[in-house]
Amino acid sequence: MDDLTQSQIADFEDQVADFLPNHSLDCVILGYEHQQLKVLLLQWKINGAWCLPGGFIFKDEDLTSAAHRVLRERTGLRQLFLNQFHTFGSQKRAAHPTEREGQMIREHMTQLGFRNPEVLKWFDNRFITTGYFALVDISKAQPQPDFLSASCEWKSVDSIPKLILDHNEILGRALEYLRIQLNYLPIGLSLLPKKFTMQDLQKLYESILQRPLERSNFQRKILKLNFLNRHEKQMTGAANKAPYLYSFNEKKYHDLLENGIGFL
Amino acid sequence: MDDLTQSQIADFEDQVADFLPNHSLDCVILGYEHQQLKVLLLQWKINGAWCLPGGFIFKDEDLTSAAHRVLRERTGLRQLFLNQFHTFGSQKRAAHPTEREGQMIREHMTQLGFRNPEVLKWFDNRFITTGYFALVDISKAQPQPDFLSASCEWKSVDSIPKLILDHNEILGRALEYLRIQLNYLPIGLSLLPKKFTMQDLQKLYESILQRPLERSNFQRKILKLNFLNRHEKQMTGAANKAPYLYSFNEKKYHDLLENGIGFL
DNA sequence: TATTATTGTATTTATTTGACACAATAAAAC
DNA sequence: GTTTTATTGTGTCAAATAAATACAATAATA
Repeated sequence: MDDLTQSQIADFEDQVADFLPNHSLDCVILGYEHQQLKVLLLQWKINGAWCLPGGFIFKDEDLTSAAHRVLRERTGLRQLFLNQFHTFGSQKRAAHPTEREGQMIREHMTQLGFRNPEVLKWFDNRFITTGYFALVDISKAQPQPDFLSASCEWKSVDSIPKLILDHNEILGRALEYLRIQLNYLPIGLSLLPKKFTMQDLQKLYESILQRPLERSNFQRKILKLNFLNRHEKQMTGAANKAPYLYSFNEKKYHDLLENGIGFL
Repeated sequence: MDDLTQSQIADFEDQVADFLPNHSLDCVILGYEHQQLKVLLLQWKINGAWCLPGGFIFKDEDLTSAAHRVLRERTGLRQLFLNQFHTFGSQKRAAHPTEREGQMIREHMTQLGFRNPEVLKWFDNRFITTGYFALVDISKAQPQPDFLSASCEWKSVDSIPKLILDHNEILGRALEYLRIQLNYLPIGLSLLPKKFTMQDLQKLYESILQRPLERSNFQRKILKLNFLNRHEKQMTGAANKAPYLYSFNEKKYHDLLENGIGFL
């Protein structure tokens, strides 16, 4: 296991005193690749447990800024689409001290080199956590694990492992929110590369809605909304007609989203 | 000004030690009366300032339970429709100590009989607050002011006074959420009395959507959804045809809401 | 008994949707 | 070079939905 440097330890020990003691945030960072919706997960060094990327809020920091900071630390990305979706306040979220997960975190931190008892107790606090979700261009993100984690990876939402605490519930809520808010969120613009085919866009909608859409009707509806620019054809190398590439007319797209784009 | 009893003071002073120190909640409690959407507001004893009913969360209490407790304390109502809509985490929410509102609260509490300096400092804390909204049958609610307030009143959402802190923003967000979630919320069942006319239902929708709906088309659409029971006519005493009274078939209504009732 | 305002329902027209047809086409197979 | 293949862009057509309007029914009044 990688030990942390003394300065990493000192940094976190300093920060703990400046964090709000009972509030955290967790980010459901979604991307889209190989026609799959993916979420960024962390895997702990000590026992391989999976969790959502999260963090704490400095006493003099806006909750929103803290969410942007966590997103930046995990992906290197700034100024992205980031939306709060729910705050989880079950008193059972404080179950750490008496249960395996709490003991395990303290062992983990001890092994990493933490010695300050105040800091070792930190994760025993009850945290009310606010869930944020971000939609990012997966090709531009550079996943970075945090100090508790060995890795930071994109996982398909169709095959999510058991996550710590209530993180599976948090992720589930984020996906539900995404579906309900679908018509008001810049899904395509956030998740697809600059240029994409109509099939890319359709598969994205299908993976969010979890149901197939009829190809030619999808194309007709989308084109009628008139927020796409058509570009050159994409020669795919396959033995069939080549599709056009499209990009978003961002102004028209955002104007339409204000009142919701009707799909469902 | 009414002084509080010694036991009321002792109660709150005891409770403060058991509250989470940086989290609060505020309730946007909505009712419907005289064809107007109304919200329950409190008016402080000391200076007549208006605010949303709110409260704090006990260290061993679920956030949701705390919201139900506040709702019950202000309206006497239990087990109602209550939904979280947003958490407000601006660091400026902690501006109390240096600004007029903070000084004013301490003066207020001193005049009410509070002496414990820990308690007088309580409102200087930075609170991240979670907004809940409730939809209630206004005729069944019994508004009760809290210990800081002289009155607890229903105000039309069309004429909201200046509220303390960011409470106008919180209320605005709740109404926006209500509009966007309209098709998924039991608006009619929660806000109307057991029996109502089609006009009552239409006016309710119009006051939420803020736009007129065509009468006969509204009636046709609603009846086609088949979740209303028709009862006897209501003789209004006016020189025209008497409307039928309707009530909800609650099972069918809730089944439809799961997938959203299309209106907008 | 005629008048009035509102209600319940029907009609008419335009628009949207879902299902499917089909020619166009880029590359591979022959 | 011709045929085959899979996919794309567009068209069609019937069914469903929506918006605007018409109109008879009716409870109370004049």
